[in-house]
Amino acid sequence: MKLEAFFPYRIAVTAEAFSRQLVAVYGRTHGLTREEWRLLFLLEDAGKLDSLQLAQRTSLDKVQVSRAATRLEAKGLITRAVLGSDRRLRDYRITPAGEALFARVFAEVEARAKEILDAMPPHDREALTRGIAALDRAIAAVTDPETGHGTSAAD
Amino acid sequence: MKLEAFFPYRIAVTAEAFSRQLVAVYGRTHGLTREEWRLLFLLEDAGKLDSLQLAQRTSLDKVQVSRAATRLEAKGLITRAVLGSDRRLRDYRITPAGEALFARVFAEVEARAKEILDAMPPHDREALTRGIAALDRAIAAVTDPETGHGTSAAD
DNA sequence: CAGACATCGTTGCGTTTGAAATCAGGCCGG
DNA sequence: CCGGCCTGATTTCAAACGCAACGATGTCTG
Repeated sequence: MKLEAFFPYRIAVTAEAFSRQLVAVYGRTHGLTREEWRLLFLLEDAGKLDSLQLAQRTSLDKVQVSRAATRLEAKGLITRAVLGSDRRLRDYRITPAGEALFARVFAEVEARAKEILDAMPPHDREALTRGIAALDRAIAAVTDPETGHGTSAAD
Repeated sequence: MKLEAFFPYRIAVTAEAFSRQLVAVYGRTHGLTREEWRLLFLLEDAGKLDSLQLAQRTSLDKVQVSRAATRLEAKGLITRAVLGSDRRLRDYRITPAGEALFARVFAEVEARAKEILDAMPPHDREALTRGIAALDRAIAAVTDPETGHGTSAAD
């Protein structure tokens, strides 16, 4: 069998290539790692989050969150404080500087993504959306016949 | 914007989850890294390859190939020799042991992939195949309006 | 109320990774 | 044939990671 024809290979390679295009924007150009980018993204949307909410909404594990948060805090993009109600948890907030950076980077990332997706025939684009959603469901169904959560984390 | 709704995030997460299912087979169960798996895959198909051919057929960079090959050689799964005609290049060959291992692992990986893909409605599966192919073309078109190669590397 | 047990976040440590430097071989103009 | 210059493979170095251990906190049960 040819490697190039093996479907799992194809999807992995293509997804990686797509991801790389966006990493080039937020990473190379703005110095954010993928985890930092995702964390900022979540916080921009929510304003503030405690670690439980955060864990539910990312596929990042505790160590990744901890380290990414340390770096973001050092850069002044987020704030981290112990949560009063349960001192094991943390209360994450995005700072104005973080919001400003995110706004800029997001615009660029979205533009890049749109540029690529717009190069696809509309029908194919719909097919991709549909196919990805179905694959996500299939993985969830096969790995865990009840919980229903797909694994999760991305760009 | 919600991170979970951002399409680039969705595709990256889903592709990663799918890949993880297969890595669990060849990696956790058989001790191969992704690069080693891909190299073996290529060599199983081709029997032998020199580094130029290999470079054309993978998205692995030189460093990854070099390291994966070192490990595979140490395990006795492939052979590596300087190529007589151009001593900068290497001549990679799969050993009988490598073929035997690959045959076993491939069967398992394929079965796992099939299990997941079979959990998708046929129409969605076609949509996914079509969408991925189109995305690959779009990336190639946008990043490099002529060469035509998508970036590449996968499971 | 005390101790066992569970949950989080962080830290240490060995490994992996990626980018740049280095090494080795080949090519070409003089 | 000799020196630059190119290409390919490997090594090096620092950053990032994964996993297991740890410390701190909460909870539950007797």
